[in-house]
Amino acid sequence: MKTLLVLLGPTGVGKTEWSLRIAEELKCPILSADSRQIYRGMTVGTAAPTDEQLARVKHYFVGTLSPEAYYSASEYERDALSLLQQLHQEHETVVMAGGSMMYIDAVCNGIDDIPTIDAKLREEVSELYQKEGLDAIRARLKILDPDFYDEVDLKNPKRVIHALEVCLMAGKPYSALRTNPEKARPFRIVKIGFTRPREELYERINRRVDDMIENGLVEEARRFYPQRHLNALNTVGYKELFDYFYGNCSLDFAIGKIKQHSRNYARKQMTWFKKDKDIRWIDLSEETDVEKKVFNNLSL
RNA sequence: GGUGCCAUAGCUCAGUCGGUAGAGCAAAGGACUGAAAAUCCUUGUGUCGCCGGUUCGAUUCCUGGUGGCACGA
Repeated sequence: MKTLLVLLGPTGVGKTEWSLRIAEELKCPILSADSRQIYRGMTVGTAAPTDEQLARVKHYFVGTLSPEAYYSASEYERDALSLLQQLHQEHETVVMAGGSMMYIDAVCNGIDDIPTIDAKLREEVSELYQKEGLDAIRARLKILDPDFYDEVDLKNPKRVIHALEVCLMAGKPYSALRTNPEKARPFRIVKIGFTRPREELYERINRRVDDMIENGLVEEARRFYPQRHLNALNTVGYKELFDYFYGNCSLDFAIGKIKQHSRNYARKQMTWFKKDKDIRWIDLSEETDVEKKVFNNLSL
């Protein structure tokens, strides 16, 4: 049976190396499920697989997009599914590895069919928000989609703005499009979660940030400084250094913030993953028989 | 040594004209359907530095010593 083996976990847990070993044994490619490693040039700051690692196993969705490009979980769902259809012709099992919760979710469960917001509309709504504030957005949403207005987190600008954009774009209420249909996939999905004790994970994250600095993160970030307003660069490891470049803080302070925000991100990922009862967890701090544990789950 | 100031949450500090205390940051928990490494929400009991005294009651006032800072020489 064709299988998608999803290897997930918080940032810094050790996904990359273990995914490589597993994919090597399975002789299959890896689909990266990482919303930032997909961008070109952001290799150090996102701890993307190195050239050496990329040479070991064929990867997809690593460093393939311009940071200027628009991309989303929906695009990823579409691209990954079509690629999987191809790859499954030659491989019984394909590995998907990453920590972007929503990307993984989009591929495993699908997301609703919603029109893509064109740039012009996005700009108009953004301008309205700048000029008249969130209240103005809320007021319009309340008229166009009272149902969603009642359930949305009204304090979260992104949610409210997006809902309004969709209403305007689709010409119908956002809530009417949020049908959450059961999307069957033509392959089996096995989800393995890598984890470690909190303290150990945090130590690894701190150490990895120091390594990134040593590997030239400051220089990498400096190259992107002119593009700092792009969503792709609204990323832990870059935005803190942009503050430093701008003169808002010292380098040491920025590095400390990168560590802190990376830890926060790892915690947030765990909060999301905890809800998913399909995930079989493997504690990497034990580091014994990891492959065996993974393959056991595969043969169930 | 003398004089003055300070000692309260993990950190920086506020406050209680005597009725056992609260902000920011950190931290933790949570939400999440097309920007998701994004965005947003919730959570503050701590020997109020120590020993005594006054008081019905002291973190608050007083004595003493401890530690820190400043002045001074």
